[in-house]
Amino acid sequence: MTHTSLVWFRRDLRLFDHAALHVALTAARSTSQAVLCVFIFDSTLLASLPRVDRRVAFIWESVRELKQALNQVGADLMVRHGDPCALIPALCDELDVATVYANRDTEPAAVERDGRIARSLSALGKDLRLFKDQVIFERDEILTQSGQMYQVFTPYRRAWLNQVNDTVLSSFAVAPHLDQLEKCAPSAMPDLRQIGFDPVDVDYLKPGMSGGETLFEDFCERMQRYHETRDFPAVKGVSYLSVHLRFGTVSIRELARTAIRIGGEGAQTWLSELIWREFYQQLLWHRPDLVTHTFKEKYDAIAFPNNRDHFSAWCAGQTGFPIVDAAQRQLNQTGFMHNRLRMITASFLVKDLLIDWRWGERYFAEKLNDFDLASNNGGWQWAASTGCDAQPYFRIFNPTTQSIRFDPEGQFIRRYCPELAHLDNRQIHAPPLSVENYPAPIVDHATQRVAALRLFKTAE
DNA sequence: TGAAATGTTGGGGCG
DNA sequence: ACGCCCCAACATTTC
Repeated sequence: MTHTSLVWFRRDLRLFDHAALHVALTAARSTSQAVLCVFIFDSTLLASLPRVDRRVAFIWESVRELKQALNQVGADLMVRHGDPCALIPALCDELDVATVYANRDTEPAAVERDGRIARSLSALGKDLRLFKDQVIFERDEILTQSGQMYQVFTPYRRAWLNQVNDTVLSSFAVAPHLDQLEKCAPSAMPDLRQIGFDPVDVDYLKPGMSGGETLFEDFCERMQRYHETRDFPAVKGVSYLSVHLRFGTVSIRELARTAIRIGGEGAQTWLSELIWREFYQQLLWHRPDLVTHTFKEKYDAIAFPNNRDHFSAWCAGQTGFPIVDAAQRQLNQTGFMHNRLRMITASFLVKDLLIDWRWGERYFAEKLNDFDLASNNGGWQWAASTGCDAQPYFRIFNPTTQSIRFDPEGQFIRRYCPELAHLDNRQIHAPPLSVENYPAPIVDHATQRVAALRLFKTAE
């Protein structure tokens, strides 16, 4: 009797350069097995989400495209809704699957889940095999000379660049082996309502591997200018690929290869951002406690005042600081926020409103299309000065200065704060108090800055 | 991947 | 001509 193998798609929703799929297909060729594919909408994760969720819609569209692509080669993607800890072992039992292939997810909860499933499968005499796919280097592949985790980004980056080579950048070929997929008629796929969600427009995010390809092609033409355009939210300077990296509708190897091939200051700066992503992923793998604790333990003791009214105003984009409000409103309306604005609003929440960075982290986790635990936690701890290689606590952004510097014409502010649109370029960054329908600043920056310095000093 | 406070310098007004 | 002050511009220090 020939056992089947199963490829479990998770955050790798593409049919090219796919580590687990490549290994499963090539292994199947030498043993003349058939390969099945499955995606599971994890009910344990989806249960806590609101009925309207752009990320679920993005995933749904991407899964649909993946399924169609498999259908086109005579195969299929089984799409289920439930708890993978129960479903995967049950599927393997039912379909006589001997080996499950999946790509590794190093988030603490995913590590725990995969460990449970591996044990369940093992008890049935079956295997779960995990492969590195979503990063170039993971876990402890980049360490200092003394075998320690890097504590500073710059030397980590240097080591990463020293270690990168054609082998780790090469694609996992899928297309030549597709005939190993089990031939089967297309099955039904649950629609969004059946898994508990209302439809929402995500076309503007260009979901799926086709969308990822479109966005990447567009960015390739702008990559050389990335270093001088990336900090201006009103300018189309960044790649907009983060959501695609999150769900694996693009290949990190292809992205890194292209950046290295193109070269120059723009491509190098962008590559550094990809390396930041890996820095934070390996950091969280080494330190899963960062989900709830500060990297610099002394700052866990800070007693933030946590004014709830100020937090609500920050969430809603009603702080009276135009650049902060425009950024928060963009997040609420689209699920996207420019990286420069993430730094500004994060600094404002922590250092001006004196609110625990975890509150902001949680809000971003709910709202960001590209939410990734490692990057979000790393970014917040960086801005809050509590993190690994974080900015020092006394480096406090002046929201008005940042606004003048990075949105000089007020274009971005005008787009999301229409009640300020009539103000001139000088007034728009700090409006007069008389503007209709726009709140007065809820705090005084100079005062709060001093208070933040005092608060952090208590923990020194 | 800051900003504010403080220190220094040098040009110009003015007695 | 000279000293003095003001203060902008720039540099350094501090948080």
